[in-house]
Amino acid sequence: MADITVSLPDGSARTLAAGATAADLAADIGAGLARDAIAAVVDGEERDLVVGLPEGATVEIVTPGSDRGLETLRHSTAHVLAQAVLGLWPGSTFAIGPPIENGFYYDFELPDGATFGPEDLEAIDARMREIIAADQEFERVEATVAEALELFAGHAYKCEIIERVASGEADGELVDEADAGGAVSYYRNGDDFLDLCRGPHVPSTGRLGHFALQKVAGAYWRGDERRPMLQRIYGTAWSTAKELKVHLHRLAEAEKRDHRRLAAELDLVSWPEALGPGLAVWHPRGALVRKFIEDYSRSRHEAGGYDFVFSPHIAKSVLWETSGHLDFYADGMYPPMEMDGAAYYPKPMNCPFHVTVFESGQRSYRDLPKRYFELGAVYRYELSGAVHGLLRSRGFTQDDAHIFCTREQVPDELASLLDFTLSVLKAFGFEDFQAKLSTRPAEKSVGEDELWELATEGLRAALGTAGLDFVVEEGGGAFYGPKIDVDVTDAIGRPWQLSTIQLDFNLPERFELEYVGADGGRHRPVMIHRALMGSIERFFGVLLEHYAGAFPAWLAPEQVRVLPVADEHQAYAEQVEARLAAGGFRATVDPADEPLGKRVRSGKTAKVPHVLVVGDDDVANGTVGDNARGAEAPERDLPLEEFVDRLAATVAERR
RNA sequence: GCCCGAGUAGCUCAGUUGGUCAGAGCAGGCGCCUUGUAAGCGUCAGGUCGUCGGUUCGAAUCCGACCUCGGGCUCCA
Repeated sequence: MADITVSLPDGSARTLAAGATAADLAADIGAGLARDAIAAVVDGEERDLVVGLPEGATVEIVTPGSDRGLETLRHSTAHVLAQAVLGLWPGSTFAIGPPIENGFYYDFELPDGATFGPEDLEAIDARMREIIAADQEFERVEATVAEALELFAGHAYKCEIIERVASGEADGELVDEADAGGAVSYYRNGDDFLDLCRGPHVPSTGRLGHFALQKVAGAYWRGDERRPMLQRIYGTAWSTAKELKVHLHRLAEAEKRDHRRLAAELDLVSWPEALGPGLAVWHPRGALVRKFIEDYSRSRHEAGGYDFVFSPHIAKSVLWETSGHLDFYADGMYPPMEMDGAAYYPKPMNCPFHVTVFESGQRSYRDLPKRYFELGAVYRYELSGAVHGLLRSRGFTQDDAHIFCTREQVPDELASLLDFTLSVLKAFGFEDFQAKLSTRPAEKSVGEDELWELATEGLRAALGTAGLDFVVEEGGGAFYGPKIDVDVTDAIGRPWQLSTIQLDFNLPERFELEYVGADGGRHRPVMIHRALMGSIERFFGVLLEHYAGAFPAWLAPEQVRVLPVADEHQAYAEQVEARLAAGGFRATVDPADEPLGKRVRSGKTAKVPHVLVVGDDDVANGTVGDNARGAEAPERDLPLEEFVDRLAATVAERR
């Protein structure tokens, strides 16, 4: 038999005996790779290691260290989860079990509507480890649709998947389970456990094991609330024990940063039951931080060429009919209040009001762009199950602006707007950004082709100028215009979508907005919606988690806490406090009615940036002992004026 | 909205085969201690055990409904 030659990702070639498999190739390259290999990519297609290689193929060996390898590992772990559950619950059936970010899930339906409890997870975990210890081989089998339907008879969800594949309707999410086309594949392992699956899988269950089952949740079959609710088990899986441990540690850290927990501990915000879900009250310390955020936002907008406007919280239905919100957004709106024969709706958005400001007078091209800014409180009827602290509430305040400009001004306006956006976000300590450009939807949309083109290219150019990484979501724009969304990455690597810059070709039409051009004729302006922080409440919540409650000095509600060592130092402590207050700083004195250690601890726990201790030496020399937040040891004998200068510099630099 | 889970003092929690089971720590008040760097000592007060109804001689404990919260599904800022 003739040899075959395959090429590797680095461009090199290898000659192997005819009939060689991907596993043979891995072994030929090296023993280490042979040990690590779990799958292969042959001519761009993910395959099992046991697949025979065709002559001339390009082959990449997949190891658990790569993203693709991890996906395979997680998918196979999900498969073992299903094997365990179906073994432990006779009569149960299963739906889909894909890999997801950091892990996997699998959806089940138990007999008689039974559900999983925490103790069940332990039993399943134990059974999974038995299967893994048995090191069962995964065997791929190809079948016709008819054969597959017979094999999976009694598993209605699997049959539904097979039928969808057969009819060619398979979409992205189903491709995980089976190939589009006439045939399907399934995998067999252990005691004849079968699961419909496109593959690939790791060679055997012994390759798995660094996983943890995490939680049980309800999930609708195919995400459709009209279809049955399945029992979903979530898990996480990694290629090494260390990675698993690091991930679990990261989750614990994230929980410690939970803004709802921090909001309570630091006395910032609460959600009294009497108000209703998704409605918060701001306590003095939280309100102070919020004020600094808003003050900064206002000052930047003032300097950035924005006009400030204000609008009421409610308006008659006619406004929302004209804007189209009652047609397209009614589900998200609070119900109307009837008064004097009219229906008044709480506003879910500020845009129609800003439009009315624009149309309150005749506009010349010389006036444009008009930029109207408002910290506008809006109310949206979020589903009760979706409400989540400050991150998803029913009442929130947008740092909202609407820009009206000529179409010629669009490119420049977008470029400066994106620059402005990033500059403001950076001031709050965010450094990593990721953008998404959403283009014209394939379905119905409004606006001329030429306008879409101009705006989309304007957005793309702005992203290029800003040097921002971005992905394009083709067809992801709203029907009324393209947009850019900007995510920030927080201190522990989580992305948060904050900013949005959105073109709108619809509202100017609906309100028949016009300006007078240089030619004396009437023209329709282009409208841009934009929010930088998105929602002040949400932004505050994100900041709280980003800083783990330790706000930088410029935002901290209490910047300095002065601790007299004993009563006799109280007067000096008050002098220090007064000096700081005179410098515009927020300082308090914690009198000596508790031991010093206790008070230091309290100050640290409250995450005050500077806890100052003053005793005999300080009274004599006009100094302080500074316990800076995060510092290893206190700095003693620091002249008060030097401390003040340093603090002033820190605040000025917004650190 | 739907599914699952949870709700005991301001906070974190203990207490369930139904019968002194209404408790602890922290926080708070009061008193003592006067402190040099992450929890000093004592003492007092606080809860109709989410709400309403049911089962029972008896319910924090069992059942039902509702409310709120959490995790998901869906949608988004």
